[in-house]
Amino acid sequence: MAEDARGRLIDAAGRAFAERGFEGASVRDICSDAGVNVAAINYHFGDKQSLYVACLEQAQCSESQQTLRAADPSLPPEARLHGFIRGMLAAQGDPDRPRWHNALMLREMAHPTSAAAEVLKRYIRPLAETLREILEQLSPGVSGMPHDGWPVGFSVVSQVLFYAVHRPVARLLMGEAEHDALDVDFLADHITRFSLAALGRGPNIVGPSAAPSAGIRKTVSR
Amino acid sequence: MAEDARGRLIDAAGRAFAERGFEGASVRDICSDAGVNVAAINYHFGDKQSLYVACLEQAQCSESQQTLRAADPSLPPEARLHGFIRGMLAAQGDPDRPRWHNALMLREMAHPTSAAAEVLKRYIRPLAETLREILEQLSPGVSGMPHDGWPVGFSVVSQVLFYAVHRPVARLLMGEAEHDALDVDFLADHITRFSLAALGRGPNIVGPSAAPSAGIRKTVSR
DNA sequence: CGACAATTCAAACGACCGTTTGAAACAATC
DNA sequence: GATTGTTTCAAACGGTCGTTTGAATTGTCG
Repeated sequence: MAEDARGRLIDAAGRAFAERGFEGASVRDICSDAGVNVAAINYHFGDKQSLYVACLEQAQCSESQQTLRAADPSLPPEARLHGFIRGMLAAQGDPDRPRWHNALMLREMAHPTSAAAEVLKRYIRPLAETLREILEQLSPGVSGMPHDGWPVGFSVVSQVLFYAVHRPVARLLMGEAEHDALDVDFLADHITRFSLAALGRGPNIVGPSAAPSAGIRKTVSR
Repeated sequence: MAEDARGRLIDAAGRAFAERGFEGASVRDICSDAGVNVAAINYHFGDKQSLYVACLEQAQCSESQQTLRAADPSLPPEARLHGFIRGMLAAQGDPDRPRWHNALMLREMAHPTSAAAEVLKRYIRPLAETLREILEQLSPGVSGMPHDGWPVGFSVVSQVLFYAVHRPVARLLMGEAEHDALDVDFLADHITRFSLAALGRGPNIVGPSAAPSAGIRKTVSR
């Protein structure tokens, strides 16, 4: 029963921190949610801050299969990009992975605490390097563009991050029903095609074919 | 001296709310910052929550000239898009407009409170409609795409929002010096060209010419 | 069973929270 | 100068915060 209380605390705290922020989540609510005494935080972690760090560490450990697949340099770059994008999108709604993992990381990145540097080094930086490698493979010379090509990479990931950070806005703008009809596959296809077209590596977005290009579908999806 | 205390309170509170969030900002800190007594919040606004709403209303009132310019349907759509993007970017660093205005809105949109619906209706919705109109003018038929073309609009604005929401990450990834070298004009040009290329209305990003197309520059910039 | 460590518990700690009070200070009008 | 309404102030309110305490409980092993 020892590790159990610790684990339940991290899970309850992670959900609370992700939803209401560090200041907004009270230790009493967290402990009540986890079904443990308030003193358990002090016993297992020391204090609230250390519990928060433990949540971040837990959130860092899980990584999507799809994102890993994208790292395989033997695949065609279009498929790698699609896998990368789909992987990031899927991580948001992965039922095997607690929802709060992504939300907590996003909070930490938007309003960094002292723990942000570690998260960036271990979690964000590898993702960024993978994407840069894919983009360079896709369009040689992109790394040599102004500001080392970072803005191109940002233009790609920003489209993915939008649906994680600004989901409430998108929901209200589109209408709930229409928004809930968006699924991971559709968004991954859209963002991939938008980005490929911008890089001159695919047909533009408003073409006659609304279906994703066959080359992408056959190598990555399902 | 009456309206002065009220105004100083809104300014101090806006900065505090934007930086540390509603829960993280204490009324004592805010009042100390504004140079007023703690009871002033109750006297001028009623309570902390109403002060927060007052800050949001203040933040809504200011709008960038550039964004307005983009609403002019007589301009060529490429120039309107560039104006729209540059306007949103410029609002982030506008010295005439307190920095907290944008930050507070972004917080409200990422983690909506009960006041979010009003903000969306009065501030976000008009922006979204303007963009949709520009995109439809740019690429007729985009509104008829799946999900009413919303994903296309999201792909454009997300690139702008990235630099507002994830600035700390971008800073750490690129390195401080390189990041601070990014200016509004460069980013506006980059995002516009990326989006136009995706829509098939311009050369792709990694072309021989790193300079923005003349048609955009001459109508909008400076 | 008895000894010992690991874990949980109810209760309380001081500090800070948002809010309120009633009097003092100020401004404007007669 | 007296009157009236507006604004500021120091002080305190009850409540919740994160944290601590020391005893009670549980689990482990000789």
